[in-house]
Amino acid sequence: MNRPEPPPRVRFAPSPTGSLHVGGARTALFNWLFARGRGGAFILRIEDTDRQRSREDLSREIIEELAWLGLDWDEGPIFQSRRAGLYLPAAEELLERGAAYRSEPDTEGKTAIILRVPPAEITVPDRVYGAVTVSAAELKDIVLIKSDGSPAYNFACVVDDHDLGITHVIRGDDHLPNTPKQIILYRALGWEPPAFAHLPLILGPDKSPLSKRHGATSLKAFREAGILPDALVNYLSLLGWSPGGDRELMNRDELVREFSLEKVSRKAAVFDHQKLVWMNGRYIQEAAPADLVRALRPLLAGTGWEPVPDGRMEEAVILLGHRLKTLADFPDLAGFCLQGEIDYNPEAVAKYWSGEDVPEILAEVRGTIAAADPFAREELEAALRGLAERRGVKGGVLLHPLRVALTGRKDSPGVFEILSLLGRETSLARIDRAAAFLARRT
RNA sequence: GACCCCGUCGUCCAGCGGUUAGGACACAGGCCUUUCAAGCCUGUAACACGGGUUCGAUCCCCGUCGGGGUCGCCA
Repeated sequence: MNRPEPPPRVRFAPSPTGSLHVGGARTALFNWLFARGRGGAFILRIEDTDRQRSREDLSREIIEELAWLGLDWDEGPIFQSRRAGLYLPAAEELLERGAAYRSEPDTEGKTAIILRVPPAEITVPDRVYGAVTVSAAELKDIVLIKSDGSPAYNFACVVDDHDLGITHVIRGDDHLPNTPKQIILYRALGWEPPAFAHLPLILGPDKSPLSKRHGATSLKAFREAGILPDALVNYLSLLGWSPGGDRELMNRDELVREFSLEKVSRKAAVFDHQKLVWMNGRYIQEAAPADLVRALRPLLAGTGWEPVPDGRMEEAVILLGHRLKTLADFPDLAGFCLQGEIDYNPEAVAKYWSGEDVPEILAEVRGTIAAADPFAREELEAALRGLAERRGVKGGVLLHPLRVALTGRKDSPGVFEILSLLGRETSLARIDRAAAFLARRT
């Protein structure tokens, strides 16, 4: 006999005084998952009542990064600064009723409106922490309207949440001590408080709260480092939550289906960048090459590369896809097959080009490659292995020097794949260049 | 300091009175192999401590210790 709950209405309410960081993103994500899993509404509200510290460019950035993460909202963005008319009447009503009073005028003669808080004991029913009781002897009177006329945080928050019909307030742990005050506010106003759920904090490796000194923690930084939004969503979902059991790799649909507040942890979690990067690699492996090419484009802007057509990029992505942990690895790994000039890595030269017979080997390899017909992976492998056999050596003796000639590096995908990607002309040109390099050396 | 929260491998999670305490990242070794990755296999590694309750505690209760949060006319 479970009566259907009305669809929930939740909100994410960042203040534009800093970039959106992983902690905020995780809060947004949990709200989003909760709403999407229950046919509810996810509302974006920008808390910009602090006129000094709020910045419009940061509002824009937060909105953009949320969109990048794929957390779409149903209402908003709603800016608190544009709904000033809402707060004052509510405060004045409390004033008239004698529940609130005006502060002593400051030096400029302005006054604040403050709620009188009688000593009481407040119990916060929390969906994550259970019942948290605060002996409210220490609760002080609560500022409603600051003397500059703008609403104070707790008041604005309550008025807005009520006005928007918010049913579940899901937010960071650091707000837990605020909650008794907000419940007092709801009661004073004669409103029914929403359900509350507080999320544990995200810490840095030294167990202190995650901050700038732990490196890049803004979403913008993750995007620029080549982290895929799907990977970040999956990783973040597992910080302070799990579906139970051993499942880790889950797409959005699965997360939406599985998420519940009951399984949210009460323990702060350390952000593990390495695991994020690992997970990102898994998502890159499974991504469609065309999608990766699209995601790669903005990252190539800063490399000074010659333009590369999509088709060519896609071939490179297919060749290298399994080796990428982040998109940012791509320029270094793919340069040899997408750009004209290659540099010879000194270690590669020392390791694979030091032998006396390398020029001769390359010459023979060149001949074999020149004669390959058709110029395709299978035929090239057969021909080069045949050459090794005739010379009585293992394949590597030929392949290593050739790899350096083709890529300039000591590590790369398979040589035969590279040959067929580069084509006969480029392959031969690179071998010739290597021969010239070696001739000059002696 | 006061109030509140938390405490399982280095890290993220599983466990919800009886388990050889499980998975993942990282780390180590192996397989594969033309290199490096990837992939596959194996291994190292944890219930903070002390009291209870119980036939039996990682799990329930109390304390200690440790970590964190909040104490603004910031949000």
